[in-house]
This record gives sequence, C-alpha cells and structure tokens, in this order.
Amino acid sequence: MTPDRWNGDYMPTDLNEMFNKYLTKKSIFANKNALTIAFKPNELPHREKEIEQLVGMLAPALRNDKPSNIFIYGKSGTGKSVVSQYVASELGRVASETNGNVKVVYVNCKMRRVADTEYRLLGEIARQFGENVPETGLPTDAIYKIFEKKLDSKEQILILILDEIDYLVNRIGDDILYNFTRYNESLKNAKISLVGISNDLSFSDKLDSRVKSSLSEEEIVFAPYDAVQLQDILKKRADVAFVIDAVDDGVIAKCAARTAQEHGDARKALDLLRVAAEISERMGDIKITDKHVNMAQDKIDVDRVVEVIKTQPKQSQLVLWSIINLLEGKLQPTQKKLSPNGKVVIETGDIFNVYEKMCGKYGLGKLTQRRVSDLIAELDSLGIINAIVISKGRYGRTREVKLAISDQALEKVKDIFTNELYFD
DNA sequence: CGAGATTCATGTGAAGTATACCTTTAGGCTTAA
DNA sequence: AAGCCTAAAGGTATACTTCACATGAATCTCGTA
Repeated sequence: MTPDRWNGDYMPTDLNEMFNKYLTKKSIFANKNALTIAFKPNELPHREKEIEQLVGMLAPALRNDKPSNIFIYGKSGTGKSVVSQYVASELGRVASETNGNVKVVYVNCKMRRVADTEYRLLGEIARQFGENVPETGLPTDAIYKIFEKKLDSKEQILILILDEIDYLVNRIGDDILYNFTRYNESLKNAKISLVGISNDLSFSDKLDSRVKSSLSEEEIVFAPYDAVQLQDILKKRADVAFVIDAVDDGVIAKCAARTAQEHGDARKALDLLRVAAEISERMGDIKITDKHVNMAQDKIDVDRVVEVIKTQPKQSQLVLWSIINLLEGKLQPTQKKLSPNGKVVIETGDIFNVYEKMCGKYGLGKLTQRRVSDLIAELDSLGIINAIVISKGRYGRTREVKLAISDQALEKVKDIFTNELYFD
C-alpha cells in the first residue's frame, strides 16, 4: 500500500478518535503568541524610565534636529530591543503624521545571511529604504553609493538602530560605524543618528576611540528585572495568553522567582511559563501547577545541554562520549584509579586513550593530545563537564574530570550518541 | 631530618598549516531601449 | 548599454599540528645534627 492511497478508510478508528479528542479538547491557551519573543506587548511595564529617556533623546528629530548618537547597554532579556523598537515605531508614526522627515531603520546585526557583513548590512538598510539591491555581485562601495544617494535625495533624518552591534563589530570591525558617523559631514540634506544596542557591557572598550566618543554621546543602561517586576510582566502576558483561571498567581510567582535568581532575563521567564503550559496541556490538565513548572525547568535544562552538545564539532562530541563511557565504567581505564572517597576519577591520559580507541572504532581521524586537552577545556567552559587542573606531585599533573549535567540530560545525550549512525 | 633538586604527566603558549567558507571582481549573459 | 548573475580569484576564520617551555607537589638526595 503506497502512502498516496491512504485515506480515511485505512485510518484506524482509535487514531481518528485521538485526533478528534485533540481537536475538541479545550486549550488552556487563548493566545499562545503572547509568550514568545515575536509578540509586541502594548505596554512595557517597569521600563517607563528608559522609554522616557530614549524618547527625550530622539525627540529632536521631530524638529529636524539631529538627535545624539545613543548607546544602549543591558544583559539579554532586559527589554532593550522591545523598548527601542517600540519607541522607534512610535516616533516614525508621529513623524509621518506631522512632517514625515524622519525615517527609522531597525536592523538586527546577528541575523545570519541578512546583516552580518558590511555588504549585507548596507544592502539590508538600502532595502528598507525601498531600494532593490542584489544580495551579491556588487562591489561594496557601489552599495555605499546607492545608499548615500537614496538617503541624500531629500531632507530627512535617519535613525539607524543596530541591534547586537557587538556581534557586528566582532565580525567586521568598527570601520563601518566610523563611516556612518562621518556621513553627517558629507551629506547635504540628510542626517544620520545611530542607536547601538549591545548586551556586552565592556563592548565600547573594543572600539576605536574616535568611534567610541562619537557613538556614545548618550548612554542608557538597562538593569535586569527583579523578581517582583518579572512577576508583573508575566502576569500581564499570562492574561493575554491563557484562558481565565488557567494559572494561579503562585505559579507565576514561582516562574518569576526562578528566573530572577539567574539573571532576571524576561525572555527566559516567559519561556519557562510557556513550556510549563505546554506540558500541562499535553498532560490534559486544565490548570498549570508547580509540578508543571518544575518539569518545565528540567526540560529547559535538558534541552539547553542537548542543544549545546549537538552544535559541538564531531571531535568534541567524541571526546565527550569518551568521558561519558569512562565515567559509566563501560570501558575500564587501563589502571582503574579511585579517589579517596571511592569515586572513579578520570584524567586527561585516560580520556585520550579511550578517545583514540573510539576514533578507530568510528573511523574518525585522531587528534593530538594537545588538541584534546583544549577540547576538554572547552567542554568545561561550556558547563558540560567539570575539569580542574591538579598536580599529583611526583606523578605529574592533570585535569580531574567529572560530568556537570543532570541525570536526565545524561540519559538523553547517551541516547543520541548511542544511535548507530551518529558518528559516521 | 629537612632544604633543595628532581621528576612526572600534562598544562599552556606561540607559530605554522590545511581547509572550508566568504567576499570580490571580472567577464558573460539578459533585458530593455 | 545597463543591469544582473556567476564562477574563479583572492582572503580570512577555524580547526588542527608541532615545537617548546611551564607547572607544582610528591619524591629523592644529600648534608648535617
């Protein structure tokens, strides 16, 4: 029987029922989007001060004065992007109602294949001006010319918001920023104001001093949310996202408290709540409870670890797999060593031996011990393993390695690696 | 018995190499006048 | 002819190697009490 001949007749009745049950079941979600980053809330609680600051700094544009260049700092999930996008769109709206000489362009520099090189960034900006630029093919200064001509074609003020600007500068340097700040001297009609957004607080140290001084004429710092503020934010979103009575305040408070302990990242708090809700829905419960939040926290932790490991290069994964095997005792170290408290201790030499065997087994090229040593250090800084350098006196010096992930995550990772084809 | 030298097993740094991927650019192709 | 695309040329970041030297406490050595 080929798949294209399948129809309702072939579908087992219990499957039919299952689908129907899913369709008719009441969802606890009223609007799930409200818990994602794409959602633009119509109020931004606890950011009134920052909004006011930013508006104050950008408002001169409405009187045709060039606003200062602005630098916005803050850790991730503190509302930098939402606030600047919100203010920018409001400014654009007000401007178009009055004189219409303000143009706001928002670019996220981290978006791969969109704005992560000089060429692509300029192309993207030109495109937002309604200019049709090819994605590739033109020399970079041609793009500069197109952009300059379009911009200077009438009297206007461009407010250019560069989100994740630290990423851009790390990749392609700060020349492009210097060019932007210099434009104001050569342009006859138009003016440019830059708004740079970065979550790296030490970012401005990396800039050329000329760029640094002109870019940070004004600065705004976004502090992390505290538990109370997070709770407020979650509550507002939850009102939109869920049907009435699906969540208790206690549950929201718990999500807020959990996230506040880490870095007060609002995005993470929303994720936690959303995943908890998804779990409770899948379990067929009509209310989100503490239990669901705990499960969600576990799931997020596991997913994070799995994600990090999956994106590691193959060799690094194989080193990790060697470590796991050693710790699980499947492959004995040549001479089994025990620490005083009876726990199995593994060190670089053991790992390298096992790793070499694994390379043979899976047909991967062997790396040198030097490199493996670096890979172990990397796994440590990723928080997947715990490796401390110790000196054993006459018996040399090594790293003592332990796993630093939860049992659930470990099971999942073993699952992935055990898959026959994984290392081919 | 204790100060200092020695030793082991690997950490760490610097510099060089191979490779994959990216940008640039020139030349060719297409389209519209 | 202008605009657009593409393939080769040239650059650059990444992953790795090679060589060389650094570490630091257990252990050894040897002079002294």
